[in-house]
Amino acid sequence: MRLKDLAQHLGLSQTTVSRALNGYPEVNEATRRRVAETAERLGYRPNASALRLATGRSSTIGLVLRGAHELGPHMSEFLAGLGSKLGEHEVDILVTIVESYADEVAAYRRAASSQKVDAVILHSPTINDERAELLAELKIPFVLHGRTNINAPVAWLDIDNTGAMERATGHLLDLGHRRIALLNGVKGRTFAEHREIGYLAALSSRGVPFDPALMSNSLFTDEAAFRLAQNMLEIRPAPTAFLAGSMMTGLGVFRAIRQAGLVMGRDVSVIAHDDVFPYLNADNMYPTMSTTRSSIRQAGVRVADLALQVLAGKPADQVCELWPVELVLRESSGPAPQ
Amino acid sequence: MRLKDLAQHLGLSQTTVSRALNGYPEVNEATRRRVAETAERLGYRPNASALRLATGRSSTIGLVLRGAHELGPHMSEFLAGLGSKLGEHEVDILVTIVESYADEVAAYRRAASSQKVDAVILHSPTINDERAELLAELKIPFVLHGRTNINAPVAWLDIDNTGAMERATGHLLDLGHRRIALLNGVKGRTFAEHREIGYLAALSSRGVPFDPALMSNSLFTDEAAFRLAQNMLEIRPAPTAFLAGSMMTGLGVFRAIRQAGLVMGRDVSVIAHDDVFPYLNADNMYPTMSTTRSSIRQAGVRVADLALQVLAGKPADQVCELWPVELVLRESSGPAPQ
DNA sequence: CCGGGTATTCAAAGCGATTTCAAATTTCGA
DNA sequence: TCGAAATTTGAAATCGCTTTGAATACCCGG
Repeated sequence: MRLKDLAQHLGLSQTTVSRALNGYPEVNEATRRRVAETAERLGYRPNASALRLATGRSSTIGLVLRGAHELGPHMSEFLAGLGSKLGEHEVDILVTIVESYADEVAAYRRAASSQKVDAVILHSPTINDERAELLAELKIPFVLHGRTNINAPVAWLDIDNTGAMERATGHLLDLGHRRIALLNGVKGRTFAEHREIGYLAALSSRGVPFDPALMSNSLFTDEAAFRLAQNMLEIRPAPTAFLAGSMMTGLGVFRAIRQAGLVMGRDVSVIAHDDVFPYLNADNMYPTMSTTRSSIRQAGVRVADLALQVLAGKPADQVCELWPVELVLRESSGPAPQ
Repeated sequence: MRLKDLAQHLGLSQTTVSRALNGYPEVNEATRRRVAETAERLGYRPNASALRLATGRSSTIGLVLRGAHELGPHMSEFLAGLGSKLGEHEVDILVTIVESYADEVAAYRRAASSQKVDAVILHSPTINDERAELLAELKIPFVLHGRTNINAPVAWLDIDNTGAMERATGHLLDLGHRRIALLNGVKGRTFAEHREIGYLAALSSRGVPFDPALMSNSLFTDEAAFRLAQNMLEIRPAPTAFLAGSMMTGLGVFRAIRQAGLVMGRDVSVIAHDDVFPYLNADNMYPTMSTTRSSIRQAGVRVADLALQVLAGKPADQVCELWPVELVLRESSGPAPQ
């Protein structure tokens, strides 16, 4: 069913039918209703390619993922949020899976020249993200989930990682902990750097020395965290508290503590960052987990909003949001032992 | 940079340039080289919309996900596999996030009439999957990850859930276990039904009675599994073995067993199904986890292959694969106590 | 009953590629 | 050297939609 067929069926020209369906004012109200009703009844939908060619807009937003690392639970949740909002606005998500950084760059170049997407969502940025620079240079509109320091104006949404970590670390210090371990994300990522800054700021403001042995950088997996925590627990004097970068990391730390025959919340405190996974609830753990909390799915929803704003023509440098992070105390954190 | 510009630049007609780039035989080899070189140098890429309109093919495969449940770790892995293979062939993935079943059906209808995608990947099917029937009816080519019983011919790839569960259950029975709990997936899903069949078959072949209290259906989350296992461990006589539907489920069972003061592999055995998540390695658990194993990422890769075959015109009923599942024994399973 | 808006409708020209069909050029055997 | 076949190129139609610019129908005061 093409527009032509529909028009023929109605005894109208393509022009009128097109206008009627797209809400142009210069079409008779009665005609509009008749067209709408018939289109509905016949299940007419414009051919996406033709529409895109004619309008120059693809109503599609691109998302490039490095398959190996990035497609984990965090991205799933973010994607769920992103997609639900974009879906409401009939904007599609084009996902490209790449192996390497070089592939990722190539993917953006292709996207630019083939005009498949109107905009791109960028995520997990580094401090000086070259991808962001490339996108700016290619003039592909984009929204960054996170932050980066480049010259071009950037639309972004981030959470206050520094503030969150400073609060959490400060809280543990106030409880008397002096040996606090930080299981941070991989080096170079902005969020990890921000967290480190918050951690160090809290330590130094209380005059507590920083011990590099108590800080690590790794992927946020149960497994990596388990091993790192296990090693750290053997350091003397041992840490009495852990800051875990994610809920998976938190679970790994839990296991390591239990494995070491220690009791959580008493011998060792843990505060984990909670991105709010529907299947991993801090309240249902044993003990319940103290967390810094910020819904990554909500962030996805909002990033979609921002992307729509950017597409609507809002200047990138006027589109940015920094979200505060809650500190939710539960059983896994308590006063330092003795 | 349009084809027209490139042609002008070369002093050739669009026709010749188009042919040169698309490898048609009737173009002079020298001309072809010159065109290819210039196109490369100028970074020409055909406009995707125009190309799609002209050819009628979109080189895009659709994936509809219900945001709430389906977008978990399993889908991430599957998507990673799918995307890596499709990417090699320059086929895009169009992801649509929906809330409800009704939305999902609507999404397929839209896809059909707007011709955004050439084919669709269907997953998590039920025994008589209506979505598959709809797609067949709409004549949208599709590949099913899993199986279903509908009349139309269906291209599919599935793992041998029945065989895997029969083997695992049989193994535990051979070790003397008589009270074996099954933490299965949600009711109605084909894979869950298949696993139940395998479980029951193994029990009945050994003359061991089936106790409905030892079988549950739930999402594959750490949390749900923890609670279900905790409840089951209070039944008397208590189960001495658990079959966990996924690694997350396995972790939940681990926690419940430890919480009950029991020792894994001695008091209670566990065998979990391992979809091979890069961040959740059965060998790195305490104790190491016995598993039935099949890589869901590999399945994604292969499903992509099948989709390409279907698009190339291979009849759907000639495209199907059933993958065997390995049983890998580690420390979490052992002889029944006493 | 006529002229000048205003409301509606339509024919045709894009959008940027592919592809059909015809034309121009080259090749080659007699 | 000539003419037929093979090679190589190009003009124009096509895909299905939007949008411009022109045409027609309608309304109303004078």
